[in-house]
Amino acid sequence: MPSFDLSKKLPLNFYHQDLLTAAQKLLGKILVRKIDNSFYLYTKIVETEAYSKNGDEASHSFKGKTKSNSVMFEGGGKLYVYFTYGMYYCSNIVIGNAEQGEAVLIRAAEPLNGFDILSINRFKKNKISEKEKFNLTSGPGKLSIALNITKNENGMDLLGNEIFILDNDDIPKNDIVTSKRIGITKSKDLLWRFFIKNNPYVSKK
DNA sequence: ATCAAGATTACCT
DNA sequence: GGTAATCTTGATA
Repeated sequence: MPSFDLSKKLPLNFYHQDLLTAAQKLLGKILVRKIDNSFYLYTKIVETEAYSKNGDEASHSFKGKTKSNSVMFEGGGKLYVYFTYGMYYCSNIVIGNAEQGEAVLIRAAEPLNGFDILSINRFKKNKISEKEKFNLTSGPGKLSIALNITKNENGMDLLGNEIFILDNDDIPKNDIVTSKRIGITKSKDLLWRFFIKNNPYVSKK
């Protein structure tokens, strides 16, 4: 596993750039989750989707601020976690100014260490098959289970020390695939999904 | 008070 | 390909 420099944490201004630019620049960045007050889980973001209050009916923020989506209106640099389908949590990075109601859903990431921990969180066992390995974090609900992100983490400051993102080289444009977003019924033709070409941890082919 | 929808996943044929 | 599981929330009455 490569070594990581915790001082390369993305600064606040990263979270205050254009939404679709941020969704693409988040690809390849290192999502870090601190567990047991000491161990750092590292995953590389490989798939994202953008959501906005502006012109995007699929976004939780489209109809304005409510109790459940309020973190989307707290401004860039926060973690927005929502509960869906009665079973799953999904993790988002809030982008832009508070009134913009914008966020990037982290749909999938590539595990870089701590496979035993991820495996126990996901499958309740630490010995997993090759197939299960690629099923650890290859979807927004799965990723949140593996990283133990729940409603308790909603609203967390990404400039803090529990959950944060480290800078890493941008993915070359030719290696970023753009597509329609998954699992929505409104504004479904927007090409606001981005993923790293040929990465085996992307949620769908 | 009631109800349908939902930024998903696992399992089935 | 299809669908059940599972429950919170916002909308409507």
